[in-house]
Amino acid sequence: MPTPRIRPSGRGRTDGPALSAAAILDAALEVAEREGPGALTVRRLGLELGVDPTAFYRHFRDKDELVLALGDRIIAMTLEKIEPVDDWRATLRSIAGAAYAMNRRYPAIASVTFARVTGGVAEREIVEMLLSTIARAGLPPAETVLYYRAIADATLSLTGQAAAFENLEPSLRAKDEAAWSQIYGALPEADYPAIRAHARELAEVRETQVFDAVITAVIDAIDARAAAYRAGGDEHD
Amino acid sequence: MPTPRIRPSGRGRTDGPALSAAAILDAALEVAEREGPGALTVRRLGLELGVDPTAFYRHFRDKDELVLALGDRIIAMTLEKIEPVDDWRATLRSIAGAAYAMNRRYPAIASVTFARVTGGVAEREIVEMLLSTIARAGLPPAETVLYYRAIADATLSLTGQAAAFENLEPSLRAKDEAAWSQIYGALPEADYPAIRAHARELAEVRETQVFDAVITAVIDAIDARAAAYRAGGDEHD
DNA sequence: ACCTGAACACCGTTCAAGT
DNA sequence: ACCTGAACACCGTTCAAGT
Repeated sequence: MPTPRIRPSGRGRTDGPALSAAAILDAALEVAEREGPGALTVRRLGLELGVDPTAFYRHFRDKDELVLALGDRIIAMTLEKIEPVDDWRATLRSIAGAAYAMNRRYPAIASVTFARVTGGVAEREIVEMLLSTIARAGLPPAETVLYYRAIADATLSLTGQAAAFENLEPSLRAKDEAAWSQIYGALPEADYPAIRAHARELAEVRETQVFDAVITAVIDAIDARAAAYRAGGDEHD
Repeated sequence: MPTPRIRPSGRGRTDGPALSAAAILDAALEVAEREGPGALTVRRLGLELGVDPTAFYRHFRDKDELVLALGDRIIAMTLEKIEPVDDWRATLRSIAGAAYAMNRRYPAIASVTFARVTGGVAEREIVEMLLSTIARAGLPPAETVLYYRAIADATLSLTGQAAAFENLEPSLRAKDEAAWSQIYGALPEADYPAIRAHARELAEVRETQVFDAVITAVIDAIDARAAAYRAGGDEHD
């Protein structure tokens, strides 16, 4: 059970501010991972840090600013996990995989940042890395950007979807999870032949397999376009 | 300006219940499209229908039940727009495109249902349609299901992402939108050469192009796998 | 049988007041 | 300069009371 950090009562003004943006970020990241999105409230953060809830507003303009800063922290942690290699395909896989893993570790944050631009330094770095990696495939600028967005948006949106699901109340999540066997496994074969023919497989696919399939499809698409350009730049499929 | 429907004051008991689940769904769909996610509250629905807010609970167990019913309504409207054709690729495109368009029309609902299983009749029908369409490509059951999920999750998650973005307060949306030209267009070329080399293209890509690129990539992946199986069922790349 | 309205336990945020 | 605490305008939901 977490005890709120009580600062020493003898603290004088020489100790500096009781609170800092960095301390709030640390607490927010920890409480979000530990207790989910319901705990990521301004009031709860105050409790966690042993200060009045509204002290928060001296360090962030509003909750959105906090959320974007947290999003950039997640990207920063993602960058630490990436292993750039010679092969651009393997590098793309590493970036997408690292982002997927980190966002799933912090679903409470991922579910609110997956449709946002953080504007932070980590975001700039990962965008630069993705763009320069895709550029190595040899596509013209417009297509490099199109497939950068395809990889980035597919990664962010699929992890956002997984995160939103994980953030559900346990009872709702269990209900949705059971639907594939409960509802879809019991449908009349006359009306739903394809569903019945695939009932077992439907209940068994894993979210990560789906993610891999989509990312692989996009990487293969880049490969195919690059091959077409190598065969002759005027071949627009 | 919408006037709340005031029922005639002379209404007697022969008129039946003042409220019905269908009337609530109609009002919710309309208010969600017209005014966005901030308006999709139990209190607001009561106002819109001219009844006490809590009358809602006589027709739905909780707000989640309403949200799932709305999600199924969107799927039902999507089904009406789909044109099944001979070519399974074109049919998949039609389904994905119709779902994308309908979810973007109701971002307030899409942003909360994109990670859910509605369990409704429309959902079953669209799952059956997708599965039977992909099965026509000639993949074994496990891969049919894998690519069904790839198409379905890519469609839902990308529209969920777009919906979440559209649901932002106008000021936040404008800030995020401007980031590509404001922040990413002004980064030092020494540190961010790839971003600077693609600045214009980054500001110009459209969300629908990205969606098309991802869906096309997945359909091409199905095609490639099907071709491999036609060439000899034992070829697992 | 159905609707009402007070109430509960929450949110994010503002602002005057304290030290 | 920084933190506090009352207050405002909201949420979803419960429950006893009305008709």
